[in-house]
Parts: sequence; structure tokens; C-alpha cells
Amino acid sequence: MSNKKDHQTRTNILGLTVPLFAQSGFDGVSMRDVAEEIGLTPAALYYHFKDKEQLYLETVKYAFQKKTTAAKAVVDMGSDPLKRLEAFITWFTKTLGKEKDFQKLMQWVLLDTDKARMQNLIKETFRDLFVSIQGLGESFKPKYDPHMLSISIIGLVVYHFETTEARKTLPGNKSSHDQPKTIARHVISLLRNGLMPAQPTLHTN
Amino acid sequence: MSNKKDHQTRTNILGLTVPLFAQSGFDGVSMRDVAEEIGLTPAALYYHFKDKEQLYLETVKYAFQKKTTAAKAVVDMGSDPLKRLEAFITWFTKTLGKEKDFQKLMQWVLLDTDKARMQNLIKETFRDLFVSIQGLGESFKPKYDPHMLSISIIGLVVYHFETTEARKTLPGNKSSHDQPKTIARHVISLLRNGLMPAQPTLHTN
DNA sequence: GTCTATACCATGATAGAC
DNA sequence: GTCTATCATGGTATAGAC
Repeated sequence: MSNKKDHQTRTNILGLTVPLFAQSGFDGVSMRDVAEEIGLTPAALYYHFKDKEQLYLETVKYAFQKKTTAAKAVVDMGSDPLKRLEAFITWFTKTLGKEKDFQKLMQWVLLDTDKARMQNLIKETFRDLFVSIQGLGESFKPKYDPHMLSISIIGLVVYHFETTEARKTLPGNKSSHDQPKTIARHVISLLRNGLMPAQPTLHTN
Repeated sequence: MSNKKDHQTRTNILGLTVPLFAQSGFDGVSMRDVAEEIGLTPAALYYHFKDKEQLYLETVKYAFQKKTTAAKAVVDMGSDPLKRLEAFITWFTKTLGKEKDFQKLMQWVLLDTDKARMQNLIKETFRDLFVSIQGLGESFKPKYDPHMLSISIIGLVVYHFETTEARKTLPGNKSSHDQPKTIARHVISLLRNGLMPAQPTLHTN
């Protein structure tokens, strides 16, 4: 009956809580904050969600599931591992640049003070995507451990976004460093070739 | 007069607040928590620190300054850039593995909801070290932008530690992936050689 | 489904005695 | 320098009317 409408309201609420939790984390957001943002009283909130924890969990899952299923599709498409890797990095930088809430929630989840809660969230939201990335990493065995390589690839991309604000106070910073395309090019080049003076350069001038 | 003793007490307090803020962040720690941990009343805390913010700021600076000056010394020693880079990564992985509080505080700082406060902390605690790392990165110009390369190197190392708990729920995880030496070897190899099969030089131009 | 009202506890911070 | 006592505020959550 009203199940459909309830679900609709819940979804509407989650759409508004994503930016709140993304910006301030679990401890930094009060139920009063949430209620005000939505335009309800705190009491009404408790009609839709059992408690703050459930609201938080559903918010994170809501924000993640859309993105990660899209990502999985990108990673799983094609055959050449390096091409697939590049496609993923391009997609990933674009998404992190666009969806700041998604990126920040990832950071908060990794810092969750409740270890079991965090591991549950990771499992429910990232596991599938990680498996795909790791499958990609299998292509570079035995030179690299696929699990470690997956973490390296993700971290390499993510850290440029985690430090967006911090980097502004550091020397050598340019606004181009924040652009997804620039980051993607940099990461892809570094992953492909590493630091060693690559192929003896043809005369590029 | 009692300045010396005051300073001593302050330092003792900071030694105890580091693990608290490292584990739960600014919002997750109350002045009562701190007071109990130290064995004082909350009121006594306010004799030593103006407010919670000052306590937090001094805690972070206290935890960081020791580490970063040590790091700077490592980076600045030697001449061969690749050797220096390897020395830094070895030191960095060892330190992050040993000093979990240091690693977690870094994460919290990057998520600080107060942007000005975060940028101030970064500037006061990381700038010098970053400059040194970036100096290292200059050696790989123009192939890589030194600023971006520095972030990549730091992120590549740090992310393995940020995900220590999360990785336990992901397939392919081994306990060896948490060992500083394993991480260092992996990161160094990836940075040196990249993913491409190391090819003998071709002179095809 | 949302409201008003409220219980009850935790929080940051201060005043003033010792 | 640390205490006891206290305050104002804000926190999660519930009861019950509409």
C-alpha cells in the first residue's frame, strides 16, 4: 500500500543525507541537522529509520551501489588488460572529480571507528568491484601480486582527490592537478612506464 | 617559574591524546574522555589548554613534527634520486607500520571539516617534508610533474596502510600484504618499472 | 506520516574553593 | 594545578496526538 510511498520518501531522504555524511562523517552530523536539511522534525526521521546508524548505513550503500556497479561494467569490458586498466582509470578519475560526495564517503568509511561496521560496508559495496580490478591485476602476475596491485592502482588515483584541498597549501600546486584528465594521464603513464628512463627516446623535437 | 613544569605536563597530556584523536578523530573524542584517560578532571584540562580545538591542534603537531623531521633527513641524504626514493619509501613504510597513530592522524587531518584548520596543519607539519620529496621528483622532469609525482608516491604507500582493515574482507588478502617490507618492495618495483614488461632498448628511429 | 512535547544523557566550558 | 559544582546547549530517541 503505502510501501511504495514510504520507499520513495526514504530514497528522497538518502539523497539529502549523502552530502551531509560525506562532508562531516557520522559523528559530525546530528539527527537534528538531518531533519532540518530534509524539512522534517527529528521524530519523523525515526519513522523511516530505526536509528542514526541505520540511516548512515543506508546512506553509504545508496551512494556507493550506483557507482560501483557502473565501475564494474567498465573494468569488465574489453580484453587487453592495459586498455581495460586505462579505461577504468579514466572512468574513475572522472567520477571522483564529479562526485565529491562519493569520494569523501569512501574516506569516512575507511576511518570508521567501528571496525565491524566498516568491514561490512566494504564487503557490501566494494567487494564486487575489487574482484573485477583484481582480475585485471592477474594479468601482471607473477611480477605483481594482484591484490597489492589493485590497492596500488586505486590508491594512486584516490590520493590525488583526497589531497585536493591539502595540496593548495603546498608548493608546485597548479589547478590543472585537480583535473580528472590530467590525473588520469599522469597515473596511466606512471603505471605503464614507471620512473626508469623508458625507451631511449626518439627525437621528439 | 612553573613554566617548565607546565610544559612537562602539557607534553605528558599530548602523549596520551595522540592515540585518542588518532582512533576517533576530533568529533569522536570528548574532553571527558581525554580527562579520564589522563587521570584528571575536565576542568583541569582547561588550565592547560584553552579549548578542545587547541588541544587537538597541539596533539596533531606534536605527533607529526617528530616524524616529518626524521623523514626529511632520510629524503635529503644521498645523491642518486632513485636510491633516495627507495630509502624514503623504506623508511615511510616502516614508520607507518610501526606508528599507527601517526598514520591515522594523517587520515583525519585530510578529512577535517574545517578547511582552514586543515590547511594550516598541513602547512605547519608537512610542507617541509613535501618540499624535499618534490625536490626528489624534480629528477624525473619533464616526464613527470614533480608535484603530482610526489602525491603519487605518498599515496601509493599510504593507501596500503589506510586499507589495512578494509582489505581483510577482500579476496586475495594475505597477512604479508601488511608488512612494511612487502609493501616497500611492491611500491618500489612498481615505481621503477611500471607494468610494461621491461623491454630491451630498441633503436627504431 | 508528521507533528508536539519531552525524557534523558553527553557535551564544552566556567566559577570559585583548596 | 587540580578539584567540586554547575550551566547552557545539543545529542539520540520515544510517546502519543492528529
